[in-house]
Amino acid sequence: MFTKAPRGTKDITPAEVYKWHYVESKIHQVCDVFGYKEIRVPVFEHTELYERGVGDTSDVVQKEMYTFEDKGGRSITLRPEGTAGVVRAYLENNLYAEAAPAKLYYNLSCYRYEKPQAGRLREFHQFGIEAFGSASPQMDAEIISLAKVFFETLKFDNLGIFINSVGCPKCRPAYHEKLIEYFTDYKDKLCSTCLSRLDKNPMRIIDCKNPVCKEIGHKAPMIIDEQCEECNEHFDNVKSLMDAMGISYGIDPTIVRGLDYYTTTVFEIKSDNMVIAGGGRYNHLVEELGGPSIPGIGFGLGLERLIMALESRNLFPQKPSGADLYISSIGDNAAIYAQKLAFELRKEGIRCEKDLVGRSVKAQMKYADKIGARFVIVLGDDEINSGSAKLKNMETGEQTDVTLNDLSSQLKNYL
RNA sequence: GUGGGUGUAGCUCAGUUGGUUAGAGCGCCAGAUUGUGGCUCUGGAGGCCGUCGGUUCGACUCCGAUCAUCCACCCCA
Repeated sequence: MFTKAPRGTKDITPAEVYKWHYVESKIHQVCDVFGYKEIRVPVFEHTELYERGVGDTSDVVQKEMYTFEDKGGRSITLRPEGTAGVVRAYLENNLYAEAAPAKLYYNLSCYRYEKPQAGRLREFHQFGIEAFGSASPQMDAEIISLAKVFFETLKFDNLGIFINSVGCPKCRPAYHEKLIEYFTDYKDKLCSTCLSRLDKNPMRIIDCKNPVCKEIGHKAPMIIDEQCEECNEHFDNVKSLMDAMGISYGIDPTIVRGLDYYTTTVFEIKSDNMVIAGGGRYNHLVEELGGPSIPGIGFGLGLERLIMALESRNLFPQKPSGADLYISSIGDNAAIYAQKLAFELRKEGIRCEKDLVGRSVKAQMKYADKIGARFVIVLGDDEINSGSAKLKNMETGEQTDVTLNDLSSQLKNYL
């Protein structure tokens, strides 16, 4: 019971944490280059924030949230995604009063009560960026270009960028009616879930994986053909900016994102048919959450899925060495000397290890090999008395003489 | 939420039609002439065979339940 992590959670062990460090370092690096600043927000928020922000018709809100009442009687929810909390923080800290647009990014854990499977956990980690205060298509293009650079930095290739437009509150109602009209003719052929979507959210039918629905949806009127002039122009501008940057992309009219707040531009990035990043513009979310009328756009991606994709493509760099130097010692005197030497070297910034359990030299060598130490030095009474020892390169096996009193400076020549 | 697979040593898995002290490989620890890893050889530790209940003279092996885990669908990251 106590030795088992709750369902859908996963420990990140020391053996694999370097992968996370690697990805996180690229996140910070790319965001910094693009001028995005990190924001950190609470793990839990008032439940109403997500009900209003994510949309109370979405599956996420309807059945996947970790909601509970705290001791003060407040309804609290563990964040199921990042955007809503970031919008709240943006408003609460009056960030709209600072230089606009506000360009933010975050890397945080999210919680959804779902049945776990490959790449889907109850606690997962999401990297996302949000930009508030610009309705310009240039903002859209910048966000997508950041995503592209991020994946390129991780050495991804064969990546597909797909964009679509889902219209705005001005043109979507008319489109919805048209869709309902179209799909009603096929009422007896649609799957049951699509049937229930028909009135509330007909756009989702286009997204259905059921082959029959897919076939029908394929010929349905598409929003990019039906949206208003303003939306059309915005979409065209995004496309030409993408062209100007030389970023190739596909237009996928079936992209309909699952969260309710999107308007105009939406996009997904796929790798091997798996969506690994997705996002879009949300011009009314800030206002919806009680703020001024400020447009926003962003995207998010799941770190677990990203790491899975990197693993399957063998894109992680070599695991870093466990230590620069292992100090092997023989006998009590040498052990004391080794303790002192390790302390001195560590103060110099040299990553060194020594025996901590009183093992034989042979066992110490094995240990040094196992942790991936690059060099080993063996200290016995002879070495301590003479003040010199042999430095062994664990990769080549060759040994060179070194003096002990200025070991750190000699070592730095080899590292 | 729906459907399917799997649960035996730290890991990956064997385990014959139910029959006495449950196996392998890898890993781990220790040796192979005294102070040197990776290769080889030898030895050793380590499993209430997921849990509970049932059938049986007897169950790792059959049945049921439960939990966990994996996969697909749904949904999404």
